[in-house]
Amino acid sequence: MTSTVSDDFNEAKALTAVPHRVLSDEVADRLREAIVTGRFKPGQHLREAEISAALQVSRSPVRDAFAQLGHEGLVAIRSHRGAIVVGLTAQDVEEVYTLRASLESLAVRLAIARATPEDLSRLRELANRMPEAAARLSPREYAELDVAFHDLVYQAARHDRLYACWTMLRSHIFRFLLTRNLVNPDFSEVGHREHGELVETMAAHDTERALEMIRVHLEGAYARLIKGYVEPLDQRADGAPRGPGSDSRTGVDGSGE
Amino acid sequence: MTSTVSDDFNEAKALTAVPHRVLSDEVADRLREAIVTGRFKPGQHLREAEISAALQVSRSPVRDAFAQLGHEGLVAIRSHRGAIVVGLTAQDVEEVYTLRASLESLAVRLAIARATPEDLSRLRELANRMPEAAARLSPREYAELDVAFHDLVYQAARHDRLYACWTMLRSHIFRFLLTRNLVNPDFSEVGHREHGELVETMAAHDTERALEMIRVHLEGAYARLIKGYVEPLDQRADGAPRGPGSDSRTGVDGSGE
DNA sequence: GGTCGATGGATTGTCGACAATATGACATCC
DNA sequence: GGATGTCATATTGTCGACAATCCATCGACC
Repeated sequence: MTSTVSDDFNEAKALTAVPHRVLSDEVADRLREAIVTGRFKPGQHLREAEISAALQVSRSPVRDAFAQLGHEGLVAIRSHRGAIVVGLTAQDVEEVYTLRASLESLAVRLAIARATPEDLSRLRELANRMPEAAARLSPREYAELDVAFHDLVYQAARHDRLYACWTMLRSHIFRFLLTRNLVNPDFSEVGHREHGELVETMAAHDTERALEMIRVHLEGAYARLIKGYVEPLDQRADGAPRGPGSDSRTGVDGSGE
Repeated sequence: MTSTVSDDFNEAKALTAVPHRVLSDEVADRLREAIVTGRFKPGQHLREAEISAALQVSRSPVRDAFAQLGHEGLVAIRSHRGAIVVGLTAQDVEEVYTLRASLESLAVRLAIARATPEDLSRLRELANRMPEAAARLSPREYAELDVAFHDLVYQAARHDRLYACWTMLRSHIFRFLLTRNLVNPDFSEVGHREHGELVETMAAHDTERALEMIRVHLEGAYARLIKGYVEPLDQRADGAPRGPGSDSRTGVDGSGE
């Protein structure tokens, strides 16, 4: 166990790469936390100097963190005008869920073809923890489990760019779930049962049925969200009604030359 | 409400917002240009100091530009190790096109429902310019027209987050097209005819048929790409074979506190 | 009276210097 | 001889100061 031990570990993928965290990652986490939990209200203007003073870091990591959150869609960044927490309008919910339906169909299809036995057992474990979670855990932990399950599906798809797209949606979905669970305490949604069935359908390589299941699952989640959401949406802070159109997108207007 | 002249202009959408460009945008453009045209080879290590000296700007905008390109997927950013130009492996082509098929189906479906007459006429104009372009224009201009057409489709879908996903693909597709057109000079692909037909099908609100057309169109593009691409792929500079998995993705692990 | 132009204050964009970190080569030990 | 520990070097991450820009307010003018 001296010569080839490291090789065994590496090739067996038993170890996962350690994440290199820098200050901007830490700052981004705190800000994301504050946004999804609602401590930072939609419409609120985040000032670099304020945040950097509160967190006792320089403005540079704060700036980088803003950029990260901007790419996740949690804040809108406008030139020379800073970052503004984006809202949770019904249109946002619709955008996120129409896109998610497209992405997750692809993810399920790929995951069926590529998921390893380890992937499947991890998925089963999470699915099994959801029912007890619905009864015993906090709204937050329940939302975390839900998002973690779907995150595993995307990971099992082994498609880096697809996963990057999912990253843009994940924080929003977590925010949606959390807000709904907090507003509507009987959040024992029927959804968690569908997770377990989905795993088994995927394990059985029944692509057709799995696609139909994920479609129904997401449609249901969307419907539940909209139902409990039409009212609590309008708790924004000041009058910043979601900037005009797609102005919020930072100037990523691509290879236009 | 205040019924003034400017409201009329805004509501008619006759004017498009002027893009606020800062230095990092400019730097990102130059770097993207160098990457897609192949002046920066896959595997090449981009040093902040080098670029900032060459462009005579500070390291800050260069750093921001790296982040932008990282989100577009043109470079891989690793902690304390800088940016590396990503490769054009067959797997990359496959990833981009499987994802694109998913996204563009949604885009076409939405565009059929939401496209304005102005959108359609702009699409027609671009589609009409492609045949002559195939004969008279440079490979680059032809690739630009192709990308611009599909970009308009995504814009017509009026879906900010979908458009953001497309942004992650666009540069890659442009790079693919350009490389193929340069390697294979008789690039008068049959694709441009399909653009015109797609527009009319969309204008006729024939969703079913339009979806089938875009599927066939993209499959054809993918096939042509792979055929002319299996060889010229391996022109990378040094041995940096596409970093391990998704290490480049920053730790946006949802809500871990 | 309403529109247009100037000014002040606040906030972001950019810069150059310093500190922290990863990497590869070298020497050392078993 | 092979593996391990140490160190120098190159490169990125962070910082604080300055410059450029935007927004709101106020005053002048038609």
